Amino acid sequence: MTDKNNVRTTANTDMEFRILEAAKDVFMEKGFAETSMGDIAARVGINRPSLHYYFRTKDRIFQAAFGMIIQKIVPKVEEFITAKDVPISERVASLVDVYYEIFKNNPTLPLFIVREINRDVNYIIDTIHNTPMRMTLMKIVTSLRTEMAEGKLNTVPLPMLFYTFYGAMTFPFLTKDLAERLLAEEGSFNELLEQWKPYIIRQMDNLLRVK
Amino acid sequence: MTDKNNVRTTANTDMEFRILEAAKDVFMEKGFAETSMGDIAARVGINRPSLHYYFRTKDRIFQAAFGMIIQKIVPKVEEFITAKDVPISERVASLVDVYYEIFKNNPTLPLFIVREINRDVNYIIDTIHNTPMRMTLMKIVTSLRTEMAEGKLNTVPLPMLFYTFYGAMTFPFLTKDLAERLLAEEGSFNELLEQWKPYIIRQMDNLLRVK
DNA sequence: GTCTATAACCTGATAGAC
DNA sequence: GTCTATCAGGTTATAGAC
Repeated sequence: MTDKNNVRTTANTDMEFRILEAAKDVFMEKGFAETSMGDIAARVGINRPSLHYYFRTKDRIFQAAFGMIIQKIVPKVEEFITAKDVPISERVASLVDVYYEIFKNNPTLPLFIVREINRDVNYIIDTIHNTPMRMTLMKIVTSLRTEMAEGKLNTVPLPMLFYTFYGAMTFPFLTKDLAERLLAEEGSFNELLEQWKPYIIRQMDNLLRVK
Repeated sequence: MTDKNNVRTTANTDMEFRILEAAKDVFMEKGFAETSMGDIAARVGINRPSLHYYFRTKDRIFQAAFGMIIQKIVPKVEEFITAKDVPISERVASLVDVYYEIFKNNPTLPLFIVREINRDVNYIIDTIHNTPMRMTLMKIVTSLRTEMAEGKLNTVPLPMLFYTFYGAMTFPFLTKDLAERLLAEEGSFNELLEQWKPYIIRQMDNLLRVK
C-alpha cells in the first residue's frame, strides 16, 4: 500500500516487512539523524544498496517506519476511558497499565516522540490526522468534555490534563538510565514504576474527581 | 583550569571563552551528534582548524561546554528550599519561578539533558559529583528528610518527589513545539506556562503538606 | 595564532555485473 | 533481487605556510 505521495506505508513483501521491522527498532532507539543506512542493513542482514532497492531513500524508510511507531502513542483505549459509570481512578489505573505495557516493551518510545516533536512537529500532526488515531482522540476529548459539563468530572483545561497525565507517564522512561544508575542497589526500575503508579492515579484523581 | 584528564574545564583566554559560549549554545540546541565543528566555528567567526588549536577534539569542546550547561539544572536555590518556616507551597512557587526563568532563556535545555541521559549517564553523574552541585543536592535532600522525620512535611519517597516535580517542570518544554502548533490561536506558550504553574504547586502541595 | 590545503573517514545514493 | 564498486558530499582532524 502507498500513500498519496506514492510512498510505501505498508510492507508488501517479506523483505520489505523485515526492513521496516529493523528500521522501526533502530530509529526508535537512536532517532533519525544518528541512524545510518548501514545500521539498518546490518540488522536486517543485507547490505546498504539493497535497502535503496526496496525504499529509494532513507527518508522514505523513515516515513514508513514512523507510521508504525507513532500509532503506539494513542492505543485503542477509548472504550474504557469513556466508560462513564467506572470511577475515574479505575479508568486511569487501566490506562496506566496499558501505557506501562507499551513503554516496557518500547522503553525508548517516549524519547523518540520527544525527539520527533523537536525535529519536525508537522510530521506527527499529519500522521495523526491521516490515521484512525484522530477519531480515537476526538472521541476521548468529546467524552471528557461532556462529563465535565455534566458535573460528573471536575472541569479541568484539557492541556492541563494532558500535561499532568503524559508528563507523569513518560518522565520515568525519559530518565530511565539515570534511575537505574542511581538506584543500582536500591531496587529495579520496574519496582520504581510500580511505586510510581499510585502517584499518577492520585494526581489525576486530584484533578478530576468531584469531591 | 584543567580537570584530572587534563581537559580544559574553564576558559583561560578570551578566544577559549568565546568558543565555549558558542559551543554551549549550539550543543544545547542541536545535541552532540547533530552539531558539527563548522557550526561552532561559524558562530564564533573563525574557521574549523582554529577550534582544534584551542581544544584538540570535538569531544573535548563538548566536555568543557557540557560542564557549563549542566550546572543550570541545579540552580543555587537551597537557601529558600530549606527555609523551614516558609509554607511548602510558597517554596515550590519560588522554585518554579527560578526554573521557568532558566528554561524560558534555554528552552532546549530539558531536551538536551534527556538526550544526554540516554547517550551516557555517567557523564552527568561525574559532572555533578565533581562540582558544588553535589553539596547543594545533599543539603536539599538532608533538609527534606529532616522535615519529613519531624512530621513538618509528609513522608514521601524522594524518587516520587523527583518524578512529580521534574516531570511537571520539564514536560511542557519537551513538548513546546507541539503546544505551539496545536494552540496556534488559543494563546501563546508563555500563557500556557502561567496556567500550568498552579498545577505544579498543587501537585507538590498534595504530596508534601501535612493536613 | 590563524589561515589554506588536504588527509582519512563515513554518509546516502547510484551503476552495473551476475 | 542481491551483490561489488564507486561517486559525491560532509565530517573530524592534521600539516604546514605565514
